Amino acid sequence: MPEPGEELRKARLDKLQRLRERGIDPYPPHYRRTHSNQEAVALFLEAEARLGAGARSREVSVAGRIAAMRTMGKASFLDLKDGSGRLQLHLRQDLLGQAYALRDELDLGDFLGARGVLFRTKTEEITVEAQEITLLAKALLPPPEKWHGLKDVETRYRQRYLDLMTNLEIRPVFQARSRIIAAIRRFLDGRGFLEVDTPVLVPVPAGAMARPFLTHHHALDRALYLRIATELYLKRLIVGGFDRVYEIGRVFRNEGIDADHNPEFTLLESYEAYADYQEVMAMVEEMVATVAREATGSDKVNFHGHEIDLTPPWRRVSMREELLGRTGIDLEAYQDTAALVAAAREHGVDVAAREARGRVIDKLISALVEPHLIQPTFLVDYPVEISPLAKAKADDPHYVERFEAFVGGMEIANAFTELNDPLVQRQRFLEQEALRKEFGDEEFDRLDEDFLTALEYGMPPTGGLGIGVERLVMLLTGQRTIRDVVLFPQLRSK
RNA sequence: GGGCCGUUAGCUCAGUCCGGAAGAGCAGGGGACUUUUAAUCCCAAGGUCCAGGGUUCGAAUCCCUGACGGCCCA
Repeated sequence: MPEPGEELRKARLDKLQRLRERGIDPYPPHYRRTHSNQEAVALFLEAEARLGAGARSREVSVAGRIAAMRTMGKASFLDLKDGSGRLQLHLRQDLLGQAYALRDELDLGDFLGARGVLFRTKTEEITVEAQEITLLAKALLPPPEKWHGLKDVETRYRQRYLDLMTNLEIRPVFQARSRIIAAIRRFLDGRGFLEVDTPVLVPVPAGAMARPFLTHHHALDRALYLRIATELYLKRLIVGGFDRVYEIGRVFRNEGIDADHNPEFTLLESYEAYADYQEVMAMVEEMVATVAREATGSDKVNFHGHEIDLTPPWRRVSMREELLGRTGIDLEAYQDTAALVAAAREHGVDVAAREARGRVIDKLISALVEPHLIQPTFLVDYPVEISPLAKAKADDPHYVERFEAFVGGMEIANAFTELNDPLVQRQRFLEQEALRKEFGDEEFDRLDEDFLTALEYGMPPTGGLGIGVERLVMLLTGQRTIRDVVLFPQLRSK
């Protein structure tokens, strides 16, 4: 008894065998193609413009995957897809002779090369009249259905190559992702920032509020973590005298998986000596608008029915004021955590009875404010409890010089004037460690002794920034979930 | 974490409400066909109905548990 579906593979294996018996290599090492499908079409249009109706181009060699076959006995039409697009081939027995028999051993999904001249069929389709065809790679498994494509979302993510070969409309999203990252690099490079790489495997997973992944180094016989941020290493470089640095790197956070969260994601962080958060704010709005223009051609984007204008300047409002305006909750009136928890629950925000004040504020913003911030908005000046690495405001030590940027109801940037007082920084870390123990919440930040040592050597006033690259890509490509901007999103293993 | 929905042929989906011989299209196999466009026509084949348990004379269908996925809530 064959496995279900095995007979489909068996039929292709039989063809493979027959090809080999005829002396045909089903996986030749090379094929010299002269034109992509798109280039071939352009070549024909040029010839047609010159010669008029009934024109034929000069000979080309094209190659691609067989996407469709329409056979009528002694002649066949094949659709050949390459990275540039689709092109029709016409195979005729009287032109190909013995070679026409190769068609019987071809399947959808095989790669094929063809040499011939281009013409226009009576149904107006630009087509290669094949003089010679060459099998380039035999496929043993059938591609997804040609008309409906691959719909099953689970298979689309687990076997992204099937999604990409079938659902051509997703390709522009990933191409845009690449352009967006390239545009970020150009923008920062143009401003004198140095791109650097800092460790992924770290002894202390500090620099953000997140639970880390733990691993083990055998030769050293010690625990190492995957980084949750690049922040503390980049600031060491500021200490070292690189005044403008950035990193676009993967960070890892051991949390749930949903439409907005993948356990590994790409984070841009930049640090600029002698800048403060106001200057960083100006850079963020400039950068996002520039990147949008370069990657999509416009600094206006349509995001799920909202026309969003990214042109600077963006609205600036204090976090306290915006929360008050949206909910009537004035943080100043709720110094007592229990009272704030009660107020949050009245607004339908689910918070544990025993929860740190800063976490409650965080949840209030996420639940009640963030979804409404569609047009670009900077929320400015955050409570110190949830900002252990940011410098306090000179006139009010309960708040720090920090902002987050929101667009399309998503947080896309987080930035602050960096705390560079080593003694205060140690105090903040200790508070975080205490909160982690008190609330048993693994997401509080960790004390990094080596980083404190670096600060003691002196760090200049510095403005720092973090941008979630996937969020930005979602915004600029109109995708609803992070899974649609990450090629291989994390899923449970089956 | 909670609620709801889904999982049937390689792919896209019916069938489930109301239990009674597992279906269609595409793909694949055989045949016809030298300008097709989801080509067309004829023939034959293809199933762990997600997994396990239960109810029943009888379960894809009803009940329970679990896996995976999606959406919503938190």
